[in-house]
Amino acid sequence: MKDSTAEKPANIGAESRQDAHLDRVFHALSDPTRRAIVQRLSQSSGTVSTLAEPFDMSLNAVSKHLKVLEHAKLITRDIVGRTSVCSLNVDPLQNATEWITQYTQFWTDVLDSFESHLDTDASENHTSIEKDACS
Amino acid sequence: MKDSTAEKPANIGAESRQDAHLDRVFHALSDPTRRAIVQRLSQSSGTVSTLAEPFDMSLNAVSKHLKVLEHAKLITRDIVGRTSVCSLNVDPLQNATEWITQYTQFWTDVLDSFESHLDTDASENHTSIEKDACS
DNA sequence: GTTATATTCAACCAAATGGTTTAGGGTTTG
DNA sequence: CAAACCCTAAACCATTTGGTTGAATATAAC
Repeated sequence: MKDSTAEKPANIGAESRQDAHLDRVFHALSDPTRRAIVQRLSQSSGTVSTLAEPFDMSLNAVSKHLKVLEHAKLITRDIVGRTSVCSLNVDPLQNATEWITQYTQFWTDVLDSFESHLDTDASENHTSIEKDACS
Repeated sequence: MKDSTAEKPANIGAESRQDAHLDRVFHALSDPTRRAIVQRLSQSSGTVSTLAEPFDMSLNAVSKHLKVLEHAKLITRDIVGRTSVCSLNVDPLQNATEWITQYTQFWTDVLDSFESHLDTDASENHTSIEKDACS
Protein backbone atom coordinates (compact mmCIF):
# COMPACT_ATOMS: atom_id res chain seq x y z
CA MET A 1 0.00 0.00 0.00
CA LYS A 2 3.03 2.21 -0.07
CA ASP A 3 6.14 2.46 -2.16
CA SER A 4 7.85 -0.83 -2.65
CA THR A 5 10.55 0.01 -5.16
CA ALA A 6 11.94 3.35 -3.98
CA GLU A 7 12.64 2.30 -0.39
CA LYS A 8 15.89 0.45 -0.18
CA PRO A 9 16.09 -1.98 2.71
CA ALA A 10 19.25 -0.15 3.62
CA ASN A 11 21.80 -1.15 6.14
CA ILE A 12 20.15 -0.14 9.33
CA GLY A 13 22.41 2.46 10.84
CA ALA A 14 22.80 4.41 7.63
CA GLU A 15 20.63 7.49 7.90
CA SER A 16 18.87 9.15 5.00
CA ARG A 17 18.14 12.84 4.65
CA GLN A 18 14.50 12.21 5.34
CA ASP A 19 15.39 10.36 8.51
CA ALA A 20 17.64 13.13 9.70
CA HIS A 21 14.83 15.60 9.19
CA LEU A 22 12.43 13.43 11.15
CA ASP A 23 15.04 13.31 13.89
CA ARG A 24 14.97 17.08 14.11
CA VAL A 25 11.20 17.37 13.91
CA PHE A 26 10.52 14.83 16.63
CA HIS A 27 13.30 16.23 18.75
CA ALA A 28 11.87 19.72 18.34
CA LEU A 29 8.48 18.48 19.49
CA SER A 30 9.92 16.65 22.48
CA ASP A 31 10.24 19.83 24.53
CA PRO A 32 7.18 21.35 26.25
CA THR A 33 8.35 24.90 25.67
CA ARG A 34 8.75 24.30 21.98
CA ARG A 35 5.40 22.55 21.74
CA ALA A 36 3.81 25.51 23.48
CA ILE A 37 5.44 27.79 20.93
CA VAL A 38 4.07 25.70 18.08
CA GLN A 39 0.69 25.84 19.75
CA ARG A 40 0.94 29.57 20.09
CA LEU A 41 2.09 30.03 16.52
CA SER A 42 -0.79 27.97 15.21
CA GLN A 43 -3.03 30.88 16.15
CA SER A 44 -0.94 33.76 14.85
CA SER A 45 2.57 34.69 13.93
CA GLY A 46 4.66 36.44 16.54
CA THR A 47 7.93 38.17 17.21
CA VAL A 48 10.60 36.60 19.35
CA SER A 49 9.88 38.75 22.38
CA THR A 50 6.15 38.19 22.00
CA LEU A 51 6.71 34.47 21.93
CA ALA A 52 9.12 34.59 24.85
CA GLU A 53 6.86 36.64 27.08
CA PRO A 54 4.73 33.82 28.59
CA PHE A 55 7.73 31.75 29.64
CA ASP A 56 9.66 31.92 32.85
CA MET A 57 13.04 31.90 31.19
CA SER A 58 15.43 34.28 29.51
CA LEU A 59 14.80 35.64 26.05
CA ASN A 60 17.97 33.94 24.90
CA ALA A 61 16.66 30.57 25.94
CA VAL A 62 13.54 31.08 23.84
CA SER A 63 15.69 32.32 20.98
CA LYS A 64 17.53 29.02 21.10
CA HIS A 65 14.29 27.08 21.13
CA LEU A 66 13.20 29.01 18.07
CA LYS A 67 16.43 28.11 16.37
CA VAL A 68 15.74 24.45 17.03
CA LEU A 69 12.26 24.82 15.56
CA GLU A 70 13.67 26.68 12.59
CA HIS A 71 16.31 24.05 11.98
CA ALA A 72 13.50 21.48 11.90
CA LYS A 73 11.74 23.74 9.39
CA LEU A 74 8.78 23.99 11.73
CA ILE A 75 8.93 27.75 11.65
CA THR A 76 9.99 30.36 9.13
CA ARG A 77 11.24 33.82 9.95
CA ASP A 78 10.36 37.12 8.38
CA ILE A 79 12.65 39.93 9.43
CA VAL A 80 10.73 43.17 9.54
CA GLY A 81 12.67 46.13 10.82
CA ARG A 82 14.45 45.16 13.97
CA THR A 83 12.00 42.37 14.77
CA SER A 84 11.92 38.79 13.59
CA VAL A 85 8.42 37.49 12.96
CA CYS A 86 8.05 33.74 13.28
CA SER A 87 5.41 31.74 11.46
CA LEU A 88 4.46 28.11 11.69
CA ASN A 89 5.12 25.77 8.81
CA VAL A 90 2.96 22.68 9.01
CA ASP A 91 4.77 20.60 6.38
CA PRO A 92 7.10 18.81 8.82
CA LEU A 93 4.19 18.22 11.17
CA GLN A 94 2.41 16.43 8.37
CA ASN A 95 5.53 14.43 7.60
CA ALA A 96 5.64 13.38 11.22
CA THR A 97 2.00 12.31 11.30
CA GLU A 98 2.49 10.44 8.06
CA TRP A 99 5.35 8.52 9.57
CA ILE A 100 3.36 7.65 12.67
CA THR A 101 0.08 6.77 11.03
CA GLN A 102 1.97 4.40 8.79
CA TYR A 103 2.04 2.13 11.83
CA THR A 104 -0.95 3.13 13.88
CA GLN A 105 -3.27 3.00 10.91
CA PHE A 106 -2.05 -0.47 10.06
CA TRP A 107 -2.87 -1.74 13.48
CA THR A 108 -6.19 -0.03 13.90
CA ASP A 109 -7.18 -1.53 10.56
CA VAL A 110 -6.01 -4.98 11.54
CA LEU A 111 -7.68 -4.81 14.91
CA ASP A 112 -10.88 -3.42 13.48
CA SER A 113 -11.19 -6.31 11.08
CA PHE A 114 -10.17 -8.66 13.85
CA GLU A 115 -12.84 -7.38 16.19
CA SER A 116 -15.51 -7.34 13.54
CA HIS A 117 -14.54 -10.90 12.80
CA LEU A 118 -15.34 -12.22 16.26
CA ASP A 119 -17.71 -9.44 17.09
CA THR A 120 -18.93 -10.76 20.39
CA ASP A 121 -15.68 -11.22 22.26
CA ALA A 122 -14.60 -8.68 24.82
CA SER A 123 -10.91 -7.97 24.29
CA GLU A 124 -9.62 -6.22 27.36
CA ASN A 125 -6.52 -4.77 25.76
CA HIS A 126 -6.74 -4.34 22.04
CA THR A 127 -3.80 -2.03 21.61
CA SER A 128 -0.89 -4.12 22.81
CA ILE A 129 0.33 -6.40 20.10
CA GLU A 130 1.44 -9.94 20.76
CA LYS A 131 1.08 -11.70 17.40
CA ASP A 132 3.72 -14.26 16.51
CA ALA A 133 6.66 -13.58 18.74
CA CYS A 134 10.05 -14.22 17.16
CA SER A 135 9.12 -16.68 14.47
CA MET B 1 -15.04 14.83 20.56
CA LYS B 2 -12.48 15.35 23.25
CA ASP B 3 -12.47 17.00 26.62
CA SER B 4 -13.15 20.70 26.48
CA THR B 5 -13.67 21.52 30.13
CA ALA B 6 -10.78 19.58 31.63
CA GLU B 7 -8.11 21.51 29.77
CA LYS B 8 -6.90 24.37 31.89
CA PRO B 9 -5.05 27.21 30.13
CA ALA B 10 -2.31 26.66 32.67
CA ASN B 11 0.66 28.83 33.45
CA ILE B 12 3.09 28.15 30.69
CA GLY B 13 6.09 26.51 32.26
CA ALA B 14 4.06 24.26 34.49
CA GLU B 15 4.04 20.81 32.95
CA SER B 16 1.17 18.39 33.18
CA ARG B 17 1.47 14.61 33.27
CA GLN B 18 0.14 14.46 29.74
CA ASP B 19 2.81 16.87 28.61
CA ALA B 20 5.55 14.90 30.29
CA HIS B 21 4.36 11.81 28.51
CA LEU B 22 4.36 13.59 25.16
CA ASP B 23 7.91 14.67 25.95
CA ARG B 24 8.94 11.06 26.29
CA VAL B 25 7.03 9.87 23.24
CA PHE B 26 8.43 12.52 20.92
CA HIS B 27 11.88 12.10 22.36
CA ALA B 28 11.66 8.35 21.84
CA LEU B 29 10.74 8.91 18.21
CA SER B 30 13.53 11.42 17.64
CA ASP B 31 16.16 8.70 17.27
CA PRO B 32 16.51 6.76 14.02
CA THR B 33 17.41 3.52 15.78
CA ARG B 34 14.32 3.71 17.94
CA ARG B 35 12.12 4.58 14.98
CA ALA B 36 13.53 1.58 13.14
CA ILE B 37 12.68 -0.58 16.14
CA VAL B 38 9.13 0.75 16.17
CA GLN B 39 8.96 0.04 12.47
CA ARG B 40 10.23 -3.47 13.01
CA LEU B 41 7.85 -4.10 15.89
CA SER B 42 4.90 -2.97 13.86
CA GLN B 43 5.30 -6.18 11.88
CA SER B 44 5.87 -8.63 14.69
CA SER B 45 7.00 -8.83 18.27
CA GLY B 46 10.63 -9.68 18.90
CA THR B 47 13.17 -10.51 21.55
CA VAL B 48 15.90 -8.05 22.47
CA SER B 49 18.62 -9.89 20.56
CA THR B 50 16.36 -10.28 17.56
CA LEU B 51 15.69 -6.57 17.58
CA ALA B 52 19.36 -5.73 18.12
CA GLU B 53 20.65 -7.94 15.35
CA PRO B 54 20.25 -5.51 12.40
CA PHE B 55 22.08 -2.69 14.12
CA ASP B 56 25.77 -1.99 14.12
CA MET B 57 25.97 -1.39 17.85
CA SER B 58 26.26 -3.35 21.03
CA LEU B 59 23.33 -5.24 22.47
CA ASN B 60 23.48 -3.02 25.51
CA ALA B 61 22.92 0.07 23.42
CA VAL B 62 19.79 -1.43 21.93
CA SER B 63 18.70 -2.50 25.39
CA LYS B 64 18.90 1.12 26.45
CA HIS B 65 16.91 2.23 23.43
CA LEU B 66 14.25 -0.31 24.33
CA LYS B 67 14.14 1.09 27.83
CA VAL B 68 13.50 4.54 26.40
CA LEU B 69 10.68 3.17 24.27
CA GLU B 70 9.30 1.29 27.24
CA HIS B 71 9.40 4.37 29.44
CA ALA B 72 7.40 6.18 26.77
CA LYS B 73 4.97 3.25 26.88
CA LEU B 74 5.59 2.63 23.21
CA ILE B 75 6.49 -0.98 23.88
CA THR B 76 5.50 -3.56 26.43
CA ARG B 77 7.61 -6.50 27.52
CA ASP B 78 6.66 -10.09 28.06
CA ILE B 79 9.31 -12.11 29.82
CA VAL B 80 9.26 -15.67 28.61
CA GLY B 81 11.98 -17.87 29.99
CA ARG B 82 15.26 -16.06 29.70
CA THR B 83 14.07 -13.91 26.82
CA SER B 84 12.19 -10.64 26.89
CA VAL B 85 9.66 -10.28 24.09
CA CYS B 86 8.86 -6.71 23.11
CA SER B 87 5.58 -5.64 21.55
CA LEU B 88 4.46 -2.34 20.14
CA ASN B 89 1.77 -0.32 21.86
CA VAL B 90 0.19 2.17 19.50
CA ASP B 91 -1.66 4.24 22.11
CA PRO B 92 1.11 6.84 22.59
CA LEU B 93 1.56 7.05 18.83
CA GLN B 94 -2.07 7.98 18.53
CA ASN B 95 -1.71 10.53 21.31
CA ALA B 96 1.17 12.05 19.39
CA THR B 97 -0.75 12.24 16.13
CA GLU B 98 -3.71 13.72 17.96
CA TRP B 99 -1.52 16.46 19.35
CA ILE B 100 -0.05 17.23 15.95
CA THR B 101 -3.23 17.09 13.89
CA GLN B 102 -4.76 19.51 16.35
CA TYR B 103 -2.68 22.12 14.54
CA THR B 104 -2.14 20.74 11.07
CA GLN B 105 -5.82 19.92 10.65
CA PHE B 106 -6.76 23.43 11.69
CA TRP B 107 -4.60 24.94 9.02
CA THR B 108 -5.48 22.58 6.24
CA ASP B 109 -9.13 23.33 7.02
CA VAL B 110 -8.55 27.05 7.06
CA LEU B 111 -6.56 26.98 3.87
CA ASP B 112 -9.00 24.71 2.15
CA SER B 113 -11.86 27.07 2.80
CA PHE B 114 -9.62 29.96 1.92
CA GLU B 115 -8.70 28.45 -1.40
CA SER B 116 -12.22 27.43 -2.21
CA HIS B 117 -13.24 30.97 -1.43
CA LEU B 118 -11.12 32.52 -4.14
CA ASP B 119 -10.94 29.38 -6.16
CA THR B 120 -9.10 30.76 -9.14
CA ASP B 121 -6.01 32.21 -7.50
CA ALA B 122 -2.75 30.33 -7.57
CA SER B 123 -1.16 30.58 -4.14
CA GLU B 124 2.46 29.62 -4.51
CA ASN B 125 3.08 28.74 -0.89
CA HIS B 126 0.03 27.66 1.03
CA THR B 127 1.77 26.04 3.97
CA SER B 128 3.70 28.90 5.51
CA ILE B 129 1.49 31.01 7.67
CA GLU B 130 1.73 34.73 7.79
CA LYS B 131 -1.70 35.88 9.00
CA ASP B 132 -1.77 38.88 11.33
CA ALA B 133 1.71 39.20 12.71
CA CYS B 134 1.88 40.29 16.36
CA SER B 135 -1.48 41.96 16.70
C1' DG C 1 24.28 61.38 17.24
C1' DT C 2 22.74 59.22 21.15
C1' DT C 3 19.85 56.22 23.36
C1' DA C 4 16.59 52.59 23.71
C1' DT C 5 14.76 48.30 21.64
C1' DA C 6 15.00 43.66 19.41
C1' DT C 7 17.64 39.96 18.59
C1' DT C 8 21.65 37.15 18.02
C1' DC C 9 26.33 35.45 19.26
C1' DA C 10 29.72 33.51 22.44
C1' DA C 11 31.25 31.53 26.47
C1' DC C 12 30.06 28.89 30.18
C1' DC C 13 27.65 25.29 33.05
C1' DA C 14 24.95 21.22 34.81
C1' DA C 15 22.42 17.57 33.28
C1' DA C 16 20.92 14.29 29.87
C1' DT C 17 21.98 11.34 25.77
C1' DG C 18 24.00 7.65 23.20
C1' DG C 19 27.48 4.88 23.06
C1' DT C 20 31.13 1.67 25.17
C1' DT C 21 32.99 -2.11 28.35
C1' DT C 22 32.78 -5.06 32.26
C1' DA C 23 30.31 -7.50 35.54
C1' DG C 24 26.25 -9.92 37.21
C1' DG C 25 21.51 -12.40 37.48
C1' DG C 26 18.44 -15.76 35.76
C1' DT C 27 17.48 -19.68 32.55
C1' DT C 28 18.24 -23.12 29.75
C1' DT C 29 21.30 -26.99 28.22
C1' DG C 30 24.90 -30.40 28.51
C1' DC D 1 26.90 -28.84 38.67
C1' DA D 2 28.86 -26.33 34.93
C1' DA D 3 28.68 -23.93 30.88
C1' DA D 4 26.39 -21.32 27.50
C1' DC D 5 22.82 -17.98 26.65
C1' DC D 6 19.73 -13.71 27.15
C1' DC D 7 19.45 -9.70 29.10
C1' DT D 8 20.11 -5.90 32.63
C1' DA D 9 23.04 -3.01 35.71
C1' DA D 10 26.83 -0.10 36.58
C1' DA D 11 30.62 2.69 35.59
C1' DC D 12 32.62 5.49 32.30
C1' DC D 13 33.15 8.75 28.26
C1' DA D 14 32.20 12.25 24.54
C1' DT D 15 28.66 14.99 22.81
C1' DT D 16 24.37 17.39 23.00
C1' DT D 17 20.91 19.86 25.41
C1' DG D 18 18.74 23.52 27.86
C1' DG D 19 19.64 27.01 30.54
C1' DT D 20 22.42 31.21 32.14
C1' DT D 21 25.00 35.80 31.58
C1' DG D 22 27.37 39.35 29.01
C1' DA D 23 28.75 41.47 24.78
C1' DA D 24 27.68 42.62 19.91
C1' DT D 25 24.73 44.00 16.00
C1' DA D 26 21.20 46.43 13.89
C1' DT D 27 17.11 49.15 13.70
C1' DA D 28 13.95 52.78 15.74
C1' DA D 29 13.14 56.78 18.23
C1' DC D 30 14.50 61.04 20.37
